[in-house]
Amino acid sequence: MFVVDDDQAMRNSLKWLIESVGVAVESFASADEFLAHYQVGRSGCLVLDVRMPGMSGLELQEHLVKQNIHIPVVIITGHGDVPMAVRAMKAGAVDFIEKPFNDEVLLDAIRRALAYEEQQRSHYSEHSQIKERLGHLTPREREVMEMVTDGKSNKEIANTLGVSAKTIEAHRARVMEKMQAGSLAELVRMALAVSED
Amino acid sequence: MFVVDDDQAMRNSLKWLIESVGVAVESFASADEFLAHYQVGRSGCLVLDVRMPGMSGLELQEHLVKQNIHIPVVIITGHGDVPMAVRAMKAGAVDFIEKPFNDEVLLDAIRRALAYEEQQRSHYSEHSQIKERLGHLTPREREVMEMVTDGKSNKEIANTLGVSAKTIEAHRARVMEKMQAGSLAELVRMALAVSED
DNA sequence: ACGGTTGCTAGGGATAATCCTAGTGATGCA
DNA sequence: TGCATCACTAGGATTATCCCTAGCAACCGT
Repeated sequence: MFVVDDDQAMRNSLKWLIESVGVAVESFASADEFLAHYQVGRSGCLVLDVRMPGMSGLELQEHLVKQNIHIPVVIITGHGDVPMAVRAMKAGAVDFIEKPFNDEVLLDAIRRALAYEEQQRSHYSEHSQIKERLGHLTPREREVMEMVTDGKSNKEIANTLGVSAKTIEAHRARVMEKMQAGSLAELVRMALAVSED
Repeated sequence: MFVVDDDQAMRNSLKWLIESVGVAVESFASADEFLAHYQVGRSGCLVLDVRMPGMSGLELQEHLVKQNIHIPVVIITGHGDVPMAVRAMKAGAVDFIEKPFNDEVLLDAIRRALAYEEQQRSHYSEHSQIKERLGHLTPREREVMEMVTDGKSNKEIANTLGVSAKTIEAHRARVMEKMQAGSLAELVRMALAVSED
C-alpha cells in the first residue's frame, strides 16, 4: 500500500489507520517521490491526495494510466468538485473520497482496491507467462500458430505458405512444445488471452 | 437516444440539441414513463436527469444495472455533488455533467456513449447467438463439447463416459454442426466467449 | 397402438494430425 | 576454420479425427 500526500500529519494518520487493519504502508510526500521509488510490478494500491505541490494526484493517476501501470487508485481530497471527481473516476479510480472522511469509508475503498488488484495480478501473470513463451517462437512458428489458432488445417497453411504439410506439422509441434500447450484447445485459449488486451 | 427529465423545457432543448447532430430522440418525463416504454434490446444511449419526482436518475441507472440492461447512461444534473457523481460513475455512467453545460460537452459524451454502445452491441449479439445454439445441444452433446473444448481427445472422453470413441465422434460432429463451428479453434472461442460473462 | 422424431450408440473407410527421425543452410563462437 | 546450434524443411509409421451409414430405445401426437 502506498500513500501520497504532501501533508505530513495526514500521511501519518493514514498510515496509522491503514496499518491498523494489517496492511503495510509506504508513504510519500509528492508524486515525484513516489515515482522515484515505485517499481513496476509491486503489488498493492495507491491512496492519492489531489492537491499537492508539483504533480497533482490526478496528474499522477493519469500518468500511471498512460504508462500502462494498473495499480488501483483511491483518490482523497479536501477541495474536490464534481468535474474533478468525474475526471478521476473516468481515469479508472476505485473511489473518490472527500476529506474529512469516515475511516470505514476509506478502508472499504482500500479493501475493494486490494481485491481488484489481486484479481488483476493473477490475470496479468498468466498473460505475461504466455507472452514470454510467445517470445521464444521463431517468426515462422508465430505465423503458423496464428493460422492454427484461426482454425486452419495443416494443409491449408502449407498451401498458403507454399511448403509441405509435413513442414507445417513440424512447426506446429514446436509451437505446442514451446507454448507448453497440451492440446489445440489450450493453444487457442492462450492466443485469445493475449489478443484481447 | 432517450432523454429522461421532468422539466419540459429541458427535454425540448435537449431534444433539439441532440437531433441537430442527426440523432433521433425520444423523451420521457419520469423514470417510470421511460421504463414503461423502453424495450430491452433497443439501441441507443440514455441521458438522465438526477433530480426528478419519483425514481431519481441515479436510481433508474442502478435499476437498469441490476436488470442487466447495459444501455450507456449520461447523467446531467443541476444540483450535483461529489458523492453523487462518484456514485453515478461507479455504477458505470459514461459521464456526469453539471447544468448549465456546454453543448459540445454533452454531445461529446453522447458520441462516446453511442460508440461504446455500438461496440457492446456486436459483442452481445454474438454471445446471444452462441447461447441460442448451445440451447439446441442435447445434454450429452453439451457434456462432450465441454470436454472437447477442454482439450480432451475423443478416446479420453469415451473412457470417462464409458462409451465407444466412435460415439464421441458422432456427438462431436453434431456439436460442430449445431454450433456452426468450422474448426475446433472456433468451437473453443465460442466456449470461451460465453464462459467469461 | 403406430409411425415419426429425437437422442444415443457405433462401424468402415477416408482424411488429417502426431511421433520419430533426418537433411540443409545460416549463424555464431572457439 | 571448424564445429555446434538453430531455423526450416520433409518422409514413414502411428494415431486421431472426419464423413457416411445405421441400429435401437424413448417419447410424442393422432
